[in-house]
Amino acid sequence: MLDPTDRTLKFHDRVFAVVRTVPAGSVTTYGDVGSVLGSPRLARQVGWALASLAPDLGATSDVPWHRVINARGSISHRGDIVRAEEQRQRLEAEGVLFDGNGTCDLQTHRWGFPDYKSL
DNA sequence: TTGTTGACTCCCG
DNA sequence: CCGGGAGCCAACA
Repeated sequence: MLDPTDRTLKFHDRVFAVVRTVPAGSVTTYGDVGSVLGSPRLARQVGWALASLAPDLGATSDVPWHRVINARGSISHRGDIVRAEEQRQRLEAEGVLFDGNGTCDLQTHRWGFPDYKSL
């Protein structure tokens, strides 16, 4: 598997490597992924990396892009409501519950990246 | 090299 | 809770 600390890799490859470690039933935030990669300020770049994956919708990769949500516990859809619906559907199928406002309980489902806690 | 962009986040009303 | 503004930084034209 890819090493997210390998700076020779393209940024989005490192993002994917980290996201792949999130198990079903758990979620993570853009800021958390950025933190693992070096800085919580990389949140926007994490979003950019996932946007480049969107056209495939995971068809050609095993990246669980739907498990990445924003720091408020809600889904970012960049104007594409259809994709947001699919994301929520996938998460609920894995056991991640959303309230009526479209937000999930980060306290319960947020992934702590135990594999990279030393970073 | 410079300027723009944006699946973000934090802070203030 | 909702909206606006500032800061952030890799990719791209």
